[in-house]
Amino acid sequence: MWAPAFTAEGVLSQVMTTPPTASRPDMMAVLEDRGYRSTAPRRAIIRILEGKEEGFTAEEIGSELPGVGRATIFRTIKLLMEVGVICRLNLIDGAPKYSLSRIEHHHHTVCVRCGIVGEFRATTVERLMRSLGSEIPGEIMGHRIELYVTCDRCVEGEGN
Amino acid sequence: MWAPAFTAEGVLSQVMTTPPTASRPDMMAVLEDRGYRSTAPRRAIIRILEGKEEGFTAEEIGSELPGVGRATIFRTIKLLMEVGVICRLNLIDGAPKYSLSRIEHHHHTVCVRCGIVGEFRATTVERLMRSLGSEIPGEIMGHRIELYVTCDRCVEGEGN
DNA sequence: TCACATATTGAGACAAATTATCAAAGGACT
DNA sequence: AGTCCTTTGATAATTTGTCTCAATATGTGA
Repeated sequence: MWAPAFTAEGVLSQVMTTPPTASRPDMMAVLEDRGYRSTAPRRAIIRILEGKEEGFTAEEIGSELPGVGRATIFRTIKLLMEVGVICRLNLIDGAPKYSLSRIEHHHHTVCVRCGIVGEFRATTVERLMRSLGSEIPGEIMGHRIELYVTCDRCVEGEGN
Repeated sequence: MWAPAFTAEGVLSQVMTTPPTASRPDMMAVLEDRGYRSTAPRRAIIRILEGKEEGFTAEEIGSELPGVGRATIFRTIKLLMEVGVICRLNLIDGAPKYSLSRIEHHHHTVCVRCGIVGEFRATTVERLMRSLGSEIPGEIMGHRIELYVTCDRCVEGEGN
């Protein structure tokens, strides 16, 4: 996984992808640390989220929790985004989806066929940002990268 | 503007930024070339767009053209995106905005203070994608990069 | 220049994704 | 338990588009 950063062929990145089994932060604890209360609806939403491998929609969460108000679903999603444990994806078609953040600073891969979401972090990305910083007017405050891919599973099932 | 790609310090990119004065494609001509008709509403919308330095919203365009139907605003924006002369921005807060495309394949810088939109293209970005391609499962179909910056003008007026 | 086939428009209904309001209920802390 | 402040649910309202369809405007060939 760790390759030299420079080779005759060009720049190789130190890419780290997150396996689906990677440990996740205790979302409720993160909220409590920020002074937010541990309520039944929040815990319920978080419990659902913990089982999610792929990106999810607010609608989807809502339908799994009929007892919880729609507004609360959106409020909680927003809250979790603010504290950084989930993030909004930008799908090509603009469909709003969210995904868990398992590694702090990361970027997403989204399969253009099945929609499965992956995360990666690469030292080359950060190096790129630093080098762009000197070329671009202004001060870089943040960045976002989305890779649109066809995932392995979809490549294999190509003939359909 | 063209720097060697590798130095002792690391990777320097061949960055190209688009100055605000860069020539823009004749948007109406682009549409006509694709077989779309030159209509009064389309020309009006395009005339408004031509003056835009910052990202704009559909709403904003609509309010500057009370005579043009809302559906037409959205239809024309969609059309201009399809032919590639404008593109949708992904702001940090998710607010939907659009911006003119002045160079073909490019990425955006968006000032987090004043919202002014810049474009850049960098060979390092493309090289990055190629190198990520070998590390990431699946096949990369496309990518999108957004840099959130504080622009020079806003950095200078810091004390406010 | 006229006529015609077709593309385009505007109005307004419809849809999806959020956000705002506000009274009622629920936590945290004493 | 009491109090204070947060959070919730129901629902209305907003935002951002898309769809339908009759009326109108364009481009083109005669």
